[in-house]
Amino acid sequence: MEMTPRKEKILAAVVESFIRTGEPVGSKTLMGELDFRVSSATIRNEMADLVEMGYLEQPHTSAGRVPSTLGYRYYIDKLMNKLEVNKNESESIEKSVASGRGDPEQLLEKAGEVIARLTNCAAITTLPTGEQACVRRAEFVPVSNRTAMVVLLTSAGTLKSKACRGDMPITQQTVERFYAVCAAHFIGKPLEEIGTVMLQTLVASLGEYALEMSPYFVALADLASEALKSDVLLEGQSNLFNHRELSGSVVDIMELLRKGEPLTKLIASGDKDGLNVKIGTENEYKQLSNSSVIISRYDVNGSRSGALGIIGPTRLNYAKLIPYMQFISGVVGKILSETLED
Amino acid sequence: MEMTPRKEKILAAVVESFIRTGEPVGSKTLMGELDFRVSSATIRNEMADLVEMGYLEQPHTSAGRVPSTLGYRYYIDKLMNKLEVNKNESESIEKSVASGRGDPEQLLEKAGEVIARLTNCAAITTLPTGEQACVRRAEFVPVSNRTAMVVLLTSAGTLKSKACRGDMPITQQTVERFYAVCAAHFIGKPLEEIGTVMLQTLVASLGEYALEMSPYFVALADLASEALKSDVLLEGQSNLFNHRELSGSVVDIMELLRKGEPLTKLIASGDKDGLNVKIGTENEYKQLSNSSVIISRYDVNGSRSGALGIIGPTRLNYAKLIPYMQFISGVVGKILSETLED
DNA sequence: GTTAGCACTCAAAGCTAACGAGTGCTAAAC
DNA sequence: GTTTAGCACTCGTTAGCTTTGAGTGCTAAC
Repeated sequence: MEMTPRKEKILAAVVESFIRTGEPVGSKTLMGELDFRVSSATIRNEMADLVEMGYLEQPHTSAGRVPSTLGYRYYIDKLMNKLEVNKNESESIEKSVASGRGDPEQLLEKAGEVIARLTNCAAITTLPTGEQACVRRAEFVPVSNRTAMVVLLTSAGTLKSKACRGDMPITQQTVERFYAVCAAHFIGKPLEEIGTVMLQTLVASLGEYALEMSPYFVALADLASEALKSDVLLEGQSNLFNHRELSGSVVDIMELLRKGEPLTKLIASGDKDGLNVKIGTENEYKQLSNSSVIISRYDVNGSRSGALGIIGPTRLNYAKLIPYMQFISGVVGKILSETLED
Repeated sequence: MEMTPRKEKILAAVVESFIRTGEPVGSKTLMGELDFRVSSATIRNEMADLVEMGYLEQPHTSAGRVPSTLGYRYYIDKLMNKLEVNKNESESIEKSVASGRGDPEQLLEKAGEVIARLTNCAAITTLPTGEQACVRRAEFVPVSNRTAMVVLLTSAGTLKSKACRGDMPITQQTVERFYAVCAAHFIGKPLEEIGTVMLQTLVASLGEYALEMSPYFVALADLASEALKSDVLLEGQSNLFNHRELSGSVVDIMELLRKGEPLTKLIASGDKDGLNVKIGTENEYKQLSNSSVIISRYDVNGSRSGALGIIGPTRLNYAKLIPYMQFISGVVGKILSETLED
């Protein structure tokens, strides 16, 4: 069976009606929503075909139709008319987001808040990562006799620190040795190259100072690998409770989001033209099989980038939210470009 | 009507049975749980008295009794036998917590995890704060032509940083002026003294460099006030969903916990001997009127301290959990003392 | 190919009856 | 005076039943 223009119109109407109301859509309801006049019986025939083709589903025999994952996919890829963000909204969004200008973390937190409020979904955002960030600076700050803060600053502007307790008292020499080794082995080095292998050769080369110094360099390497991971922020988690269709899975979703790793994976997932929409079972994680994820990348002067995303029910207003997300990621990219480069 | 030993025994039995089962406790059930033999009718009479005295409540006429806030309070203060933490548990707890040794944040995250798992509640923990922390070090790291990372390290070992965009290009002079002003006005100064007043006089004294330099000092002052707030960590929020009696209020509680301020307030609430238990309506926040909060302070060499807490239903196993919390805060205090002082 | 008509399906809502855990009260026993 | 057995009563819970109505698939006529 092949797709016809009329079937497309009916499919689009079902999707849009279901997105609006959340109720399965019946043939009579649909009559009033189509721009051509046919009887409900005709619509029923067409809908039966669409079910057979896999675009619609029936919760039970005597209920209306609901879009399947495939149906949503077809709608988004071929049928949907994107709603442009109107002037008023775009200005107010831009103003809200811009209030976080200055500090990237604050900016993305703000952006997350705006997205969460606007979409009534959970928002995930990543801080910008530089592709080939390297170590810019390392600091060693004793805080007690045996404990020091080790601080790492990358060329991408990421700062990480950690308290670290050594096995021997810290002396002036400890500090000097730290900076000397850093200058030789860490400063200017790409973060990717700082791994266990590099660390082992380094420790070996420390000779008699290995015992004294190695804890700090281990910590430094930890910081480097932390800095490589793009930090992910989460906002508006509790919005998920507002969607009845998620009621069973909210806890599972939250549990999934709590762990950093899946989040990172989610938001990094391959995208074309900076946009990525995953519907229901298209998602890698089964906890999200009733959810949709919209991810939009932002670019900072071409060199660095991150992403903004939302997680919500499959019944998202894609036509409205996709342009929103693209607009907001544009704003974030623009502001970050201003902040970070000159 | 006054309390009698028999009434106390009955009250304790009701509380314990209710904590165990979550079901209202009837007179017949209670017969089997008392260490003396009386008929159910007698127990009914006593329970009626306890209701009148405000220690018990009746969900409805034909249901058993449930402890009131007052009942729990009486039980905890006068009747409860604390269960000591047994050797096996204490060792395994200590081992788990100690795995976060080294970095305070990591330690308290770990402690929070352990608590959450052990108690099936949400765990809140604060990082240790020094009473009179002062500025130990400030750093200025340009990341682009007009943006710099401003970094603040306190004597308590807290490190805060922020990207900050100035109005003029950053030059070598900018950096030198920054460090000069810091040395004169920030280093060694108690965090409390860095407020808007101090900032205004400082900016005024900058003269012709005010425009160029002030953004960075504003950022530095921001960092100082951030460093003053004790950081609060939250673990195991989703455990709250495991308690049926909280079902209605979990979202409200989570919304409350999301904001930092209430958390800080909660965990800072006045305590005697380091322990603080708030039952149901004793809590300041109405979102917690069905919940209990147990807070236990930890001390680090007397000089700094923080707290560990749990939030759960009022039906907590106080006799077990209070000693747990005290034990864990002891462990945390000990480990932190080792890490931070010498 | 389209439509009116009709019998059929099935979840949801409402209704009633039975159940049973638990109570308060009374009067007798201790 | 306290304790207890006995009993009528309360009330939330559960199960089973019917009703309702939105929606369907099929058929036969247009």
